[in-house]
Amino acid sequence: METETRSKKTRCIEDLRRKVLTEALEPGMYLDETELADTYGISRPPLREVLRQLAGEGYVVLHENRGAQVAPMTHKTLRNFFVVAPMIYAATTRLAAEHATPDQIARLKECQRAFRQAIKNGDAAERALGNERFHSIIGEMADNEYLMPSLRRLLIDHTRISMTFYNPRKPSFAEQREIAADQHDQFIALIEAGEADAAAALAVAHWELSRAQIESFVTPEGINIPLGRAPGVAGTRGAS
Amino acid sequence: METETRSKKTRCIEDLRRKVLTEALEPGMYLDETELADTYGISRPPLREVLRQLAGEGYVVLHENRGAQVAPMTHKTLRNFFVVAPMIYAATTRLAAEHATPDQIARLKECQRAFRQAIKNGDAAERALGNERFHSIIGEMADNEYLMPSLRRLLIDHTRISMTFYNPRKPSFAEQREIAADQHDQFIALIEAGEADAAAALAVAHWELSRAQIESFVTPEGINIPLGRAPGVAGTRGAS
DNA sequence: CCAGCATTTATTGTAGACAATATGTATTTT
DNA sequence: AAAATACATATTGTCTACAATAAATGCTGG
Repeated sequence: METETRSKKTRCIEDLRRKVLTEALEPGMYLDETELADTYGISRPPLREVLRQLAGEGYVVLHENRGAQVAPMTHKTLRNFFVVAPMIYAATTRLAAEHATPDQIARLKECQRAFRQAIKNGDAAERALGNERFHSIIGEMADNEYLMPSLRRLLIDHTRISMTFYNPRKPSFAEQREIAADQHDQFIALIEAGEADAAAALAVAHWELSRAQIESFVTPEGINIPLGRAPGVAGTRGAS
Repeated sequence: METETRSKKTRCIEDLRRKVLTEALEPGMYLDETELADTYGISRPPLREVLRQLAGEGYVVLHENRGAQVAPMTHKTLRNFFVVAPMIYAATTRLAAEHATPDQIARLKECQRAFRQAIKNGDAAERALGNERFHSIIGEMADNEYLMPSLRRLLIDHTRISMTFYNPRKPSFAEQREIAADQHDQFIALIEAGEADAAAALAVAHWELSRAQIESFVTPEGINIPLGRAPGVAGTRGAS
């Protein structure tokens, strides 16, 4: 009989995190305690502990007497995200370049290998999770308990936004994914070299790439159809 | 019989938060589930939920099969705190000036009244909690779910550090407390006027004041006693 | 007398049953 | 017919009792 190192409860936490990040559990969705407890083979009290913990981490929101909800994405989400992300990412990466240990760098390299593999396989969820893990490790390198909470929160929604706006049919994306993967290699090089300034600048550039990708969905190009009709008629729908 | 609006569990959470912030529960101290459950008149399962939540908020740390520990302060704590605090405080205050609602401003003013009262009363714990609450409200004004987690974490330790290094016998402190209270009034004025740049600058200045106070303990002035004896003799004990 | 191991004790982790609250529906009244 | 209220149902919240794990103590052997 194979001894399972992780407990059922730990597996439950990790699986729920994964499902939220990949939007297998959609933002705003309500969760049924009994159903989840049955799914993971534990009873409701420990499951409720799990939900409280996930609430603390920002994966879910708890409503008194009304259960747990997957953290919703509101109309303010993207705006708030854009305001804070570059600051936190830059600060984290700078500190990572200053404090990273050899062991952490090895783990980052291994993570990058898996990330490139996921890109090659065309697995959107694995790619998103790999990216999340990559930046999580950089967060650990920064080794600052005051920065980590906001970074974690940002990474949750960054991952979910990526999943939401993912579109495999748009060809320019394959190209952008390559750029992103190359930037990850640069992260590793700069962190290993301890070049804090350059690492922070790269973090901003990496962020800008991601932001451009997101914005191309939020404010898409107008449909390029010449106006051939009288005004006041339908068919003039531009970018919203 | 007076109807209590808050549940026992909510009171438990709020009281534990308060005790951690005021160091009535000392950093690193281990907590006994049974004892706490008895104290607050609830059973262990809901208490364990409370501890998980407090762990998510950064008040305590959970160790598997070994219980909950009040979040410890290590040798890295102060350094990490100094690195991140000005950035987060400035960003939060800037956003608060941009987004504060009239209702929030009213609450901030009320909080400031209580804060000044606590100073007048010479109640160190109430003053520290009042200060925490003041900056919490500014955090709410910023209305950014990605910034709040780090702000909360910072405020916990900022409050605890203030309590640790508080010394009522040093007269220059009364003066510094007055300056801090005056700065709070300026926060209110600038936020109400929507002056984001000035508010952010004030946040940095407010932080510098606090930092100077903390540093005067960490690296105290040497005791100014002329050397009048031969070396190697007792009586040369410096500041510890 | 010290070291290692077994046993005991205290504390954490979990389960199942019960209580309380909220929602949805049906009925009744205006 | 519409609205409000009362009831039924489903879901959350809690408690007591039990199981499992880790620390502490005492015992035995070297």
